[in-house]
Amino acid sequence: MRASHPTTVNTSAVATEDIASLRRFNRYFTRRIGALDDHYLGQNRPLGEARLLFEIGEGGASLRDLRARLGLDAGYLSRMVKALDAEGLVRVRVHPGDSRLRIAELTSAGRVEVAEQNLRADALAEGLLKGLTPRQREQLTGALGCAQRLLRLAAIRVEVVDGGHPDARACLDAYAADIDERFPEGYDPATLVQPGEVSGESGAFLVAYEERRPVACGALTRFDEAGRVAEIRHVWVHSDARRLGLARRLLAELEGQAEERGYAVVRLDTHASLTEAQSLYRACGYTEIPRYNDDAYGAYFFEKRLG
Amino acid sequence: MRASHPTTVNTSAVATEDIASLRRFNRYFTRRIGALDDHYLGQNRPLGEARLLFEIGEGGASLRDLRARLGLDAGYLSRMVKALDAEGLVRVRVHPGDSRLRIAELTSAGRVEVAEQNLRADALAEGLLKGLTPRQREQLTGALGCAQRLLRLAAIRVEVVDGGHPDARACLDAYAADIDERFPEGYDPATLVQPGEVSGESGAFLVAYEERRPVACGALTRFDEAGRVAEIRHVWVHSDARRLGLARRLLAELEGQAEERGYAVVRLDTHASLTEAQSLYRACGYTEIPRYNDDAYGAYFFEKRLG
DNA sequence: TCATTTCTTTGACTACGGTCAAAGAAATGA
DNA sequence: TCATTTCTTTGACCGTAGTCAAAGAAATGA
Repeated sequence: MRASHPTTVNTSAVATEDIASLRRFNRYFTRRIGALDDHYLGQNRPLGEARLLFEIGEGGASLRDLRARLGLDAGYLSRMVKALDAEGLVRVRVHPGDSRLRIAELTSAGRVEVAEQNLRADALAEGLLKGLTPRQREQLTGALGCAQRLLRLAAIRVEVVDGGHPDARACLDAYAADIDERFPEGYDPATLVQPGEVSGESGAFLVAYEERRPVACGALTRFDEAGRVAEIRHVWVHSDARRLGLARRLLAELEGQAEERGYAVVRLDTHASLTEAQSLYRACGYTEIPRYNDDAYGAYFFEKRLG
Repeated sequence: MRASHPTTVNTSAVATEDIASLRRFNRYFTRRIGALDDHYLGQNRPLGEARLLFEIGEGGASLRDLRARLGLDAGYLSRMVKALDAEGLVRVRVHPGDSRLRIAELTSAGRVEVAEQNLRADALAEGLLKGLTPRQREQLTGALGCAQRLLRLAAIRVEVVDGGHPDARACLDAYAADIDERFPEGYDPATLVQPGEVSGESGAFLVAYEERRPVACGALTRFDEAGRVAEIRHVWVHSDARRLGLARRLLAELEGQAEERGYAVVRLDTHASLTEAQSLYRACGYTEIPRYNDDAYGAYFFEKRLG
């Protein structure tokens, strides 16, 4: 489905210099930092177990989650947990709601070991950074932050899904909860689009996935009878995925969907309290127009001519 | 020795935010990119062998070098090379000068496999980057380049070594060869400092090491009888280690050495053709002064008051 | 020249990481 | 209710990575 529509982004060929730069960095980083880190993290504990302890963390985790997060074989994980349990670092109990599931939690001894891991890793990072001036450290932090942001963004895939799909409903629920909290007057979930409005010829629902997890969404619906004007609604980004430039990308993809469906214009409205959204729309080529509906939440109205 | 002198750089405590940022990036990067890369690089070849093939490279390498570069056990390496030889990917021959040494070289089949490795790695990087706009790719390349530059710089250790030490002489030879090429009139190596001038109370010789390899140097000698003025000479950075900010750091460390020895002023001269050097000196607080010697190579003369 | 060092090979051995299949227990859906 | 699915455990197994010690061959230094 996704490949069938010409998106407005991500179409140009990748420069060989960009590829070379990423590979160069990868070689350098994994050899110098990654290897070092792995070696010191565990100290006299196998790496797999050290990672497992870290991943169980303060709150504990179900074996199913750990398997997914670490990408481990069920048998292998089961044995490792058993070994850690025998050492008194981990305690396993049955999930209260579903007794097929098992929850692993750190004992106090386990917590101590994780704390030591953290201290070692901090010391390692500190040793690395102390060769730099404060100004240079700041630069490094900035560069790493920027790189991580872009690498995350690059890994996010936007897909067209059915409006009734569980991922779509989960996004919409999260969206409703988010803005219910932000709007002084609250938000009535009954106002959300219905699955029928965002499917087939007239509309679409987009979900952005980061490593299988839905982290953002946006809806496109028909606005006028003639099918010339579409409305963009429910553009939402999970709090974990903000500041990546994802909203801008979703907007571009929604516009692509609108064009594909023969729309000439897209509209949207936004709440008075969402000031960042307003500047985003302006930056993406939207211009303010008069109120076009009697929506109680809408305070500013925008429009963009496509093509 | 190094810890004994108060350097002008690298003394402040590392901010926890900088440590956290580095660790966050490390976690994300190794999990997402590093692991992926390792998995795809080898395809149906063990990682160790894939890395070995890559490291042997076009020019071949001695087993001793490979052992040092990859940090492998001698027996382990020997066996891997044997296995690759048996597969027809590598050919081993005796070193012409020293028949204890063995040289491993890629056969044409080996070269093909390395080329395939490279293609796969390129494809992986390309797949990663194509989720970004060209503008974002450029940003990523810039951020990774900046981070790599700073990480390299952080790993470089500057040490005081004897002027007669092989590393010192190697640096000076490389320095002489470098500027012999750059100066239109060539360079006479007889002008280089003698070991005695850069030791003890009156002078010092600094070598910067990147992972055990000397990559830069600088000398401090007494200039006047009274011991108030020192001269900085032979500041050289290996071409592989340029643009890291290393010259600036060496200069700062040399000034620290001068202060430690009770000097109040440092001087230096520079050739007309080394224009970058001149702006570096100005940026580091040096001011131009009249010619203070009859050195044929010196065209501009600088001085800095210490303390 | 002879002892020492350097470089490599070989044998023996280990731990870690990982896979696969079978089976049991609990939840789910028809 | 019964078949199916989900989740975990257990047994059996494998390849890779890596270590250690012994020994031989060549170079080096005294």
